[in-house]
Amino acid sequence: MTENNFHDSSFLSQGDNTSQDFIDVSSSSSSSDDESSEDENNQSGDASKQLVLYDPAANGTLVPAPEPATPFQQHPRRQGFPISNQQSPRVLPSVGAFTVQCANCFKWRLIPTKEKYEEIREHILEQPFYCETAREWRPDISCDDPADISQDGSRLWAIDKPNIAQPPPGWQRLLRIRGEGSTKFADVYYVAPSGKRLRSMVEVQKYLLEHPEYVSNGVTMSQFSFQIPKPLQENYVRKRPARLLASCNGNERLEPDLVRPLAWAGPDESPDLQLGMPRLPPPCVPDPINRPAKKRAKKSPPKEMYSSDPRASIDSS
DNA sequence: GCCACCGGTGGC
DNA sequence: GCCACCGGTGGC
Repeated sequence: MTENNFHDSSFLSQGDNTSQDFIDVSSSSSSSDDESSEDENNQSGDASKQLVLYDPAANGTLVPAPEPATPFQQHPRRQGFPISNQQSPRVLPSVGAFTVQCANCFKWRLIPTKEKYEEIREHILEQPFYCETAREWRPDISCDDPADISQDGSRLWAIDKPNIAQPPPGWQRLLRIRGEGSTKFADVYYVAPSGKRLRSMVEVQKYLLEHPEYVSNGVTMSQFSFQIPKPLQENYVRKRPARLLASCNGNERLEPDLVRPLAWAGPDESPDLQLGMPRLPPPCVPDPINRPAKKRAKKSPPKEMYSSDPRASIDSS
């Protein structure tokens, strides 16, 4: 029931680095490597290499990797997920493949490069993707051919947001998938031609103000979007414990049964609960003492500095 | 010292 | 619940 039947694009990632060759992200460990996977795109135009699908045979641990989101319409049957969680603690998944669903037959088609994928995604709503579209790189493909990939439990799928503008020429949009159990599924970063990494619209705007040359060359805020895909696997992302409520209802016991194991899988200690209260339920006042004082100074002012709606940032102007 | 990654909050 | 933002910091 979710938003599935609408074709858009998605990617999948997978944590198993054993995968292949080309992406080899880090094969060993360093999480930083995954970066390399994205690098490939970096190589400007080399369209020849691509596709990083993972090799199921190589598994050892099946850590699903997030892949580009696609529109999947088939109902989410993720029961098949072998739980990737517990084991391999920190293998960061990386995007393993980009796939887009045909608006006609609903089969998933792998997209050869990230750039091509971004190009398709940019106008997916106005220009739906069809198997025939893939003829650009697969001359004879049609809806009669079997799907390139399907949602089995071997990968982590995530649905991407449609119509995200392609990054400006020379810039790169990086999607970093976070580990399971994190508070967010992923982060988007833009890397300027200078190598500067920008992680929010605020930072982009500031950067452009400091480097007017980009603006003069046509770079605009509408070319940026920090929207992240949504994982199909429920509980991949840790849910936030009901805001303040928790402290207010300190006495409202948290029965273990009520708590989703997964959610608490993390080794994190949750000090609040313990510190918070011996036995008497304090009033609903956030105790400054126990609190790490993490308040963020709210300095950010007006939000309308840039006017661009990420969702519909297609300014075809 | 840097920075990629994670945590977590404010605001809707 | 989701999204945007950004502080903190472990690991290099």
